[in-house]
Amino acid sequence: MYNPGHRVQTTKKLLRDALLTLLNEKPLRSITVKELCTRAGLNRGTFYAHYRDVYDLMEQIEDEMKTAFFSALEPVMSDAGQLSPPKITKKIFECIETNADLCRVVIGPYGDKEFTLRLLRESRERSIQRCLQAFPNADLWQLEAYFTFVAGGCYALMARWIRGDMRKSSAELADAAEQIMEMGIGFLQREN
Amino acid sequence: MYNPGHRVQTTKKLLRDALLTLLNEKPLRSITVKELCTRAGLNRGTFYAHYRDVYDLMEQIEDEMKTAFFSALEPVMSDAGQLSPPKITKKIFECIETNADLCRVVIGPYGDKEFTLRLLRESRERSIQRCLQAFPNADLWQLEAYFTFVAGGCYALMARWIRGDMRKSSAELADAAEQIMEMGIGFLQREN
DNA sequence: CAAAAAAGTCAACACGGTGTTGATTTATCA
DNA sequence: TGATAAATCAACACCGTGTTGACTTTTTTG
Repeated sequence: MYNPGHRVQTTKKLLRDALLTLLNEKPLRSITVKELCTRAGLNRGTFYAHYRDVYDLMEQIEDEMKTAFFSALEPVMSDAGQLSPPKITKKIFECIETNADLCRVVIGPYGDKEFTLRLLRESRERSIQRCLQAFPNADLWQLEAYFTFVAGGCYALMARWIRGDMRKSSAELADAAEQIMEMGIGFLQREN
Repeated sequence: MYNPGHRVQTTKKLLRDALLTLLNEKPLRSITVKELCTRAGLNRGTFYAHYRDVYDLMEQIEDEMKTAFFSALEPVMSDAGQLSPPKITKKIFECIETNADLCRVVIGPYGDKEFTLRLLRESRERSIQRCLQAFPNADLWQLEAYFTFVAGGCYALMARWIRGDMRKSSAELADAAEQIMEMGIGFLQREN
């Protein structure tokens, strides 16, 4: 009959790009469908053929990003035998660095909070699963507390980095995160 | 002439309470001024006499909360000589616990992201200042990294706690946070 | 207490974005 | 080329917005 024609894909990409551009100028809440379509050079009716509203579009963009993020990480997660936290951390920060433009939008103050929460939850759960495979009799509550804390910490560090000047390299950041996770405040007494 | 009469304060409180109630049902973005005023039993014109829009109201609520939060902490910050991190952490978690209803709204998925960021930034800066007083020649970048991480971690832990069942006491949470901050992953090997 | 000032009520207004419709044109596939 | 999907366009009613001016109620002050 009809193959998922790539005309609709072009249209969607136009809308996606237009939204990400607009998000550099104003918060999501003050972006209208009308404005978005003008920017994308599309008819307003076309928008409603694909999305319910601006938030629906944003949600779909985020879902794509989440998928891309975790699939970029997949090789590293399986590759390095079962446990090599430092490499994973480095890879994550690299992934953020290469997609800095996108991340700046979603992580920034105008980005959606629920997306952040979903991302953190998924990261935490994956880490816990990995850890449980290595130490099956670990205390579950402790694991939850630790990885909740640590995921939140990494996120805060990344967010500040990506919203700041990014003078440090992703490897340096990953190093710092890794050491804080491992030795806590002992991180402050290290040599640099 | 005229004292900042407490009639306006009553009105503001009505609006404030109505908004917080509505925030338990739907995200801020889909709360209208009309709806808000109906809930508060006020005329719509009255709203505009005090606030620009719903976001303006929310911002003011958050500012009040931030002030309340830090002023509740002030005695602890100055009291305990110069350094007693465990006590401070405990006090913070207590503060969250007693204001759980409010915190659930702001910290929750419908809460404003910028508020979280402002709160974290302020916490981080205060901690760094305190630390610099004790160790004036510490590495500034390391301090920033550590306290960014740690503030984000505490926040994530609190958020999960407050949005979950809160089965643990605030003291237990503070304990866990304190230990993770101090010894990192060593936290997982402790006895409970 | 009474006059003055401030705060809240109410109705009405133009404005703009929303979401949907049906008819038409344009692009894509087989 | 013919059939079908996709995008365009104009038009529509709907609803929340933000502001106005005249009026009523509350609060403060002398």
